[in-house]
Amino acid sequence: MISEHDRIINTLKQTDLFEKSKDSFINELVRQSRIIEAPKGKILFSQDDNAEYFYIIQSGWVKMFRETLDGTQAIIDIRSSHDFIGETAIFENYVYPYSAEAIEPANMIIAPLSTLHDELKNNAIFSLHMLHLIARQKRHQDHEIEHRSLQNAPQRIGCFILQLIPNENKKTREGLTIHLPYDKTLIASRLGMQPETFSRALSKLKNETDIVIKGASVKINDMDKLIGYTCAACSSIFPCNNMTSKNKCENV
Amino acid sequence: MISEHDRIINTLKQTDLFEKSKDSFINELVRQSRIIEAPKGKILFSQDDNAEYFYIIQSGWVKMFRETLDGTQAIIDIRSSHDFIGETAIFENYVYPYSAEAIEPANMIIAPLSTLHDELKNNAIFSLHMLHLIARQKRHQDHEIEHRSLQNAPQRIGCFILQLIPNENKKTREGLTIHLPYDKTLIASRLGMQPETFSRALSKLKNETDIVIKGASVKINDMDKLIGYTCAACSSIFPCNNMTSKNKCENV
DNA sequence: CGAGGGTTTGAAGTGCATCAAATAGTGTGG
DNA sequence: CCACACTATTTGATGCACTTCAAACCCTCG
Repeated sequence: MISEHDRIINTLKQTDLFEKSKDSFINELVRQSRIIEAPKGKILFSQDDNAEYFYIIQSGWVKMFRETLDGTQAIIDIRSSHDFIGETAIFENYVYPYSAEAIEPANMIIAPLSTLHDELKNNAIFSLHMLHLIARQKRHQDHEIEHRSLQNAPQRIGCFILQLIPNENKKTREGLTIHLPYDKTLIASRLGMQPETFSRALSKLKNETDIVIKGASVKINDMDKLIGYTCAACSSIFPCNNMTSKNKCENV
Repeated sequence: MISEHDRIINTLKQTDLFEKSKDSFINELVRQSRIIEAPKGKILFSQDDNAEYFYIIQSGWVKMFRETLDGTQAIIDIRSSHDFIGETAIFENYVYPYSAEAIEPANMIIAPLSTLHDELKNNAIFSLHMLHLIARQKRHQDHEIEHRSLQNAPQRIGCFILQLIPNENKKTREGLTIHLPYDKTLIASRLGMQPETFSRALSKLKNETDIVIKGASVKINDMDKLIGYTCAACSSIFPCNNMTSKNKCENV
């Protein structure tokens, strides 16, 4: 039986942000943190709320989004284990610049922004490390913008699927079966399209690339064929190290 | 007659990135920097080039872009005076993650990345300051992604025009005339649309909001009308502090 | 088994892209 | 200052991708 204290420490040490932090800081952070469990649909915070805490995801999926007066949502990103959320409020006068909602049941560590902020002020290496991570998120967004302007709907879905492939399999390029991590409707809006478009685009992708869809499972028979179709309209070359929870920051 | 040395110092001190830096570091940076003049069309560096320097723009406009094998370009951003470019190569193994080209004649300071990197390692305040700036660029991109999914072509143009308004006028909301800073074709691709679409969308915007177009000049008669039309499909409220060269980082 | 959300399918509409061509604007050399 | 060449911009006609609205289907779970 592992104590909550130890669980928090384990998670923090697996988080890119804290992987190089000294135990003294980790312990300090743990003292001020607690674990929360969010059911599907739970709103963690809303855009323009005052911000005291940031979140480190242990498991589950969380969407970051903004919405207009008429309720239309724009999804900024969807994050999963070992990602952090809400930390940029430090630079926004401690106001969250977006809303966050658990879209699959999520376990998270919730920790005070002030502790993070203090460490950033005092520890240049840590600041630089976080700068590194944010700079990569930014590059990731550059690609996202590019994808939305150059790729069509089936290609965007293909790209999404390719990013779900574990790194080992990316190297061997052997066929495998992967599972869509959350609702297709959500994937659709993550990719900036309507659910109906997603459905039709997915079956077009199926016809073009010999993948087999069964519910949320996607069987890739010929990865090169999928890559050839998907990455034709992209400036990067597969495997494009497009940051996901599993394979980000390989070159740190 | 101002020496080049003094011109560089003046520019650096006006750059957000260095506004709080000590003279000792500024002087060190100046010793290793030089001014370059880039005519329209000059390529500063290309995606995947090895990176030794970053650029600080004194005047002119520079586009950051990536391109696919077939030559299609995706514009990441277009920057102007007091912005910096290429600095994130520090976090990409000293390889530029995008290409850069002067699209209007530009004066720039070119300085070694290593000097910047050293200062980041040694100076937590400076690292945190840069983190601050990059975090805001990231938020800016969040908005960009939102705009591309929620706004139609005329609204995107309206938003672009609104961002060109000086801060004082944003407050008074009085009418004024502004000038488009570079070719309409480039604005079009900056906004992710075709030149033809831009032309048609601009005349639709004209009909909807009582602006008057004459070549590159845009006369805004009723700013509230322009805002009402443009910002209807956006999650932010005007003035949305959407980072441009002139008004970014007001709350630092 | 039945309710409700997620997903798919169909039909019609819209916005933007594309292709083609005319027009306006700019810089050049005479 | 004008004519030419060249580019930027606009306009027209058409096509396609995605959206929208409507309805059916399917899956899960009480």
